[in-house]
Amino acid sequence: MTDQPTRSALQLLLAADAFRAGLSGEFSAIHGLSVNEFLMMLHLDRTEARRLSRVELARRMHVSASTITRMAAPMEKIGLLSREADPRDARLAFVVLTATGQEKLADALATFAKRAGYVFGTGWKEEEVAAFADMLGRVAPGAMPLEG
Amino acid sequence: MTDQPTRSALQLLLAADAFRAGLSGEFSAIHGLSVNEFLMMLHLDRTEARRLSRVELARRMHVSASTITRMAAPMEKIGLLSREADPRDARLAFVVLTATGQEKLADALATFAKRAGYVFGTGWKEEEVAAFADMLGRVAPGAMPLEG
DNA sequence: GCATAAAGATTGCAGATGCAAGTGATTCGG
DNA sequence: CCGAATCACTTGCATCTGCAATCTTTATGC
Repeated sequence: MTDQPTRSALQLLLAADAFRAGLSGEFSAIHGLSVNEFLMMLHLDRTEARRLSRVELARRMHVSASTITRMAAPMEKIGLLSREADPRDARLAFVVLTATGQEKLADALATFAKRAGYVFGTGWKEEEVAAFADMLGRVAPGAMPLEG
Repeated sequence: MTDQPTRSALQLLLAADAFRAGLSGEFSAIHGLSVNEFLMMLHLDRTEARRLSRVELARRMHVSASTITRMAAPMEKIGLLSREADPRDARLAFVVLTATGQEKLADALATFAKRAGYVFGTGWKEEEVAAFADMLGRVAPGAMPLEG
């Protein structure tokens, strides 16, 4: 009744929802961050200059540009992000990860790693986890430039 | 800097976001359904009696009970779901998938399968897709009783 | 049995998000 | 060059969602 690709795609959504749900509570309790705010900082951190234009950030996060505008505002207020203009193109307003933001991200990444370790730590062989990440990378090509 | 479990978990979120984003547009355009409405019907369909209490549905979908209440209301109005009481326990209000809902779900599943096939159809060996689904199942144990 | 605790569901309120419209800046065609 | 189209961003409005409070019903302790 259900073919294998369908099952895999379904499991992908369900597994991600489950993981995200657990993460969400912990993030807001420990760091006062939403998962999307965490991902936003992560995207910025994994760029050469720790900055991205709003539309590019929206594209990478699969959200609308207005969401970026509204997400960034309070994060700028508390110093996690800053806003910077492009000298060549006055339309652009870069979102920049500050040093404070980098620290916050590092803290959040530690929490994230703990949860990831809990999920993939028991019952998974090392090469299985690697193969799994590789397959996920094929599902969303170019989703994130996971540096070495 | 980033360990393998962390990478895998990160890729899981990113891949699911990407897949869900593509699916979301197609679902609302073709079927007038949100991804969550689709998943709600799917969860109901994969139960013995095509019904679930609101709290149980909330637990399986990782959303709050109030979200279930508010999601179900308009879907009942258009005949996709119906509401049923438990004769033993007057507190329970089951959400039931109607015949109309089953048809709608079948249509949506076809769209879903098309997208899943697009993602996993090219460059994936059959046993790879199966292994992938199996690993995802380990990430979210018991997330969905994917019937045979 | 009865008072209390607990569970299921709904509702008020606040926050998050998308779409469409609006503003200002840049690019393009003639 | 100049007007039109395009682009980046923001804002108004509607929708979705969660949390906390509330109501009703059931379970528990004495």
